[in-house]
Amino acid sequence: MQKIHNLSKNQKIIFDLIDKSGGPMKAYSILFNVQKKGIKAPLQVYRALDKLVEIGKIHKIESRNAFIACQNSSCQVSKATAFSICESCENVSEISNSKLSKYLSNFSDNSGMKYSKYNLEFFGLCKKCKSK
Amino acid sequence: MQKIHNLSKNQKIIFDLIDKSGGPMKAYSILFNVQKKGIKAPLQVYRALDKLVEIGKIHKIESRNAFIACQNSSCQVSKATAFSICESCENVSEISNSKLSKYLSNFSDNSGMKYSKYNLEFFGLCKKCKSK
DNA sequence: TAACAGTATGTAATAATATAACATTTACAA
DNA sequence: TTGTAAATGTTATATTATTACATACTGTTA
Repeated sequence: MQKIHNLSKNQKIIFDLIDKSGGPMKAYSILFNVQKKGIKAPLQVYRALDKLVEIGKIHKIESRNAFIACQNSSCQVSKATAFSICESCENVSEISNSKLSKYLSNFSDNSGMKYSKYNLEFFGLCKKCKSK
Repeated sequence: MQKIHNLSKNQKIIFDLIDKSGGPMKAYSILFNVQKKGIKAPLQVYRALDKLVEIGKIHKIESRNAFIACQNSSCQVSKATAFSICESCENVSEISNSKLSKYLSNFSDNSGMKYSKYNLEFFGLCKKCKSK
């Protein structure tokens, strides 16, 4: 059961922008794009991003300092995320592979640590860039 | 066969500092610590860090913007890295688990992408913090 | 409806992280 | 000894993110 979050005005503006872009967006590029809608300051963007990440509507691509809309309704509130990143064209997509997510969610070792969350980033060349 | 890299003066100073610290260090904290050794500017630090990452002597913890000495001679030149991060005390350690690394190195899906590299970060509470 | 609590917003300033551009020097193989 | 790649030094600046403080909105409950 996915909890329904009613997005606030700024959250909605920013989520819609990222979602429509279809790819990762950086915070200051988001800021630039929403200035015409009245969002003027970095903090307004970061606050909305924080909330959207918290509720799982977007994810942060840590190695790129960028944010992408969640494409996978089953990755509940961003506790288990995996991405593939093309090092040539910087295309990013979310991997939804149930074997992989099961394997990682159940992973444990002898460190005594209880893992509650993970983020995985794969790098390589996408189909297009490979054939160039 | 591990290639031997002779570290330059700055690279050695910075690697030794990170290695001795035993944990992740941030770039500007490194800078502060090596100023007495004549390294005065951020760029000198970042250049050494870039090189050390490239040759696999250190890894970047992406979610923390921090750098840690490689504790695992088998993770050749940082192509396959996994870390566990305590969200309470921020302790970080490198996971060396051959099953995990085999599983991830061999991972492929139907995206047509060839993965040549990955970075995985697990989050949770370490033994100490769990028992508080 | 009034009072309250929690969430969201607005604004300015600043902190923290990282790179560009350019000049010079060192290491070392041809 | 000369050519070349790597490393260094320095200044300035770009990029990413947070602190601090004031105000407003939303929904609950007394």
